[in-house]
Amino acid sequence: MNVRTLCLAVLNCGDATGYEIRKLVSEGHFSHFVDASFGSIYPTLKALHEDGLVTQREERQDGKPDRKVYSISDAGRQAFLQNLRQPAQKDIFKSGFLLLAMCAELMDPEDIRTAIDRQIAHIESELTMIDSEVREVDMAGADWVGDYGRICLTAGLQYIRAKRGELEALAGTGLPDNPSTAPSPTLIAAE
Amino acid sequence: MNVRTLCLAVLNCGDATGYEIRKLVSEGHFSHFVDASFGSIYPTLKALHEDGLVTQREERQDGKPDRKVYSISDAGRQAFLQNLRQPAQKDIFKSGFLLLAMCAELMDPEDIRTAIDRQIAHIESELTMIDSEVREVDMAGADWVGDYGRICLTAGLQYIRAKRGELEALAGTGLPDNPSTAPSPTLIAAE
DNA sequence: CGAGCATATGCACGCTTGATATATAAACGG
DNA sequence: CCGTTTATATATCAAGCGTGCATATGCTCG
Repeated sequence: MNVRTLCLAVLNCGDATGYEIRKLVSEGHFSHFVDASFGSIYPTLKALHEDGLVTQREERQDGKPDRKVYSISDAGRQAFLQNLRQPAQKDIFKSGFLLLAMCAELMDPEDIRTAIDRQIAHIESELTMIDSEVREVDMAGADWVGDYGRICLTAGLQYIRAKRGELEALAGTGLPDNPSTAPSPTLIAAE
Repeated sequence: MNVRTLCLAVLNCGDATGYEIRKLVSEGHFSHFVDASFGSIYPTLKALHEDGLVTQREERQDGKPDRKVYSISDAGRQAFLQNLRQPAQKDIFKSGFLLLAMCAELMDPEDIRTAIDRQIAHIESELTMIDSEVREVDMAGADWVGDYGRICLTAGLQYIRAKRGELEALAGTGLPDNPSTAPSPTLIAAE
C-alpha cells in the first residue's frame, strides 16, 4: 500500500488535514493495518493536489496556525477505485518479537520474560484501540475489518499466554559465550 | 527490526552468503515475520564485515561465480544479543486487503470476490510455507514461532471464509460516481 | 537454444526518522 | 498571579534506510 492510495482512502471517508490523516493512520482507526508518517503524507498531499485528485482549502483559524483541509475530488475517487481494483500485494508482517523468540535459547530468562510481557502489552493496547476507535469510522467495512484484526490478535495473545512457558524454558540452553557447552539444539521441541 | 540485526540473526544459525540470507528472509523460514532485499542485505554485510561482526571468506567454485560466505564472529554474537535485549518496537502489520475491505461498499462485487480469493490464496501459501520449511531451522524457538504464525494465519483464514458473505454484500452500496448518493464527509473531528 | 538458478552489485526512488519552526492552551512551580 | 514548561496542532526538510529494478555472469536442464 503506497501513501498515495492511503491518503485517498482516508479522504474518501471525509475531509482532513495532513495532521489528521497522520493521526488516523498512525494512532487512529486505520493504524492497525496501515501506517505512514508526516514526511510522506505532506509531500503526497501536495502531489495529489497538483494532480487534481484532491482539492485544498485553507482555513484561517484564530489562535492556531492555518490549516490546509483536503477533500477528495471526483477524479480522486476514480483514481482511488482504480488503485483498489488492481491486485493487492501480500500483507506485510514484521515482528521483532518473533525474531527474538526464534533465538530464545541464546537469551537470558529474565530478558525473555520482559520481552513476552511487553509483547502482551502491545497486543492488548492494540485490541483496546480497535474496540474503542474502529466503530467511529463511517465506512460499512470498518466493523468487518475491526473484527478481523481482533480475531487475529486475540488468537496470537491466547497462544502467547498458553505457551510462554515453553519459550521461557528454552532460555539459556544455547550458551553463546561458552563454547565448551556447545549448543546441541534440534530436539528441544516440546509438545 | 533493522537489516543489521536480521543478518546477524540468520548468521547466528549458520554461515551463509548474501544470496542465501535473502532467500531465507524473503522466501524461506524467516519470511513470515521479517523481510529484506538484496539492496539492503549486501551493503549491510559489507558494513558488518568492516565492523568486525562477521568474517568473510571467498569460495571459488567452478561453474558458479565466486561466493562470499559470511560467518558471525564472537563480537557479532555479542552485538546481536545486545540488540535482542533492548526493547523491541511494536510489530508492523500492513494490509492492502484490509484497506480494500474497509472500502468494500465502493467496490464492484466481482472485484471484491477476486480480492478475497486472492487473499485466501496468499494465506494458504503462507501456511504451506510454514509447515514445510520452518522445521528445517536449527533453532529451538523455530517451532514456537512457526506455531504462532500458523495460529494467527489460521484464525484470519477461518474468519474470512466464514464472513466473506457479509463483505460481498456491502459491495456497491456506496455508489462512488453518483455524487448525489455520495457519503457525506467531515467525520474526522469527533469532538 | 532459451529458461531459470545462483551469485553479486549499483542506483533511483519511496518512505521513515528526526530536527526545526510557529503558535496557542493547559499545567505546574514559585 | 506570573513565568516556564509541556502538550497540541500544524507543516517542512534533510539524511539516510530500504525496496525494486536493472544489470552482469556463467552454469544446468529440458
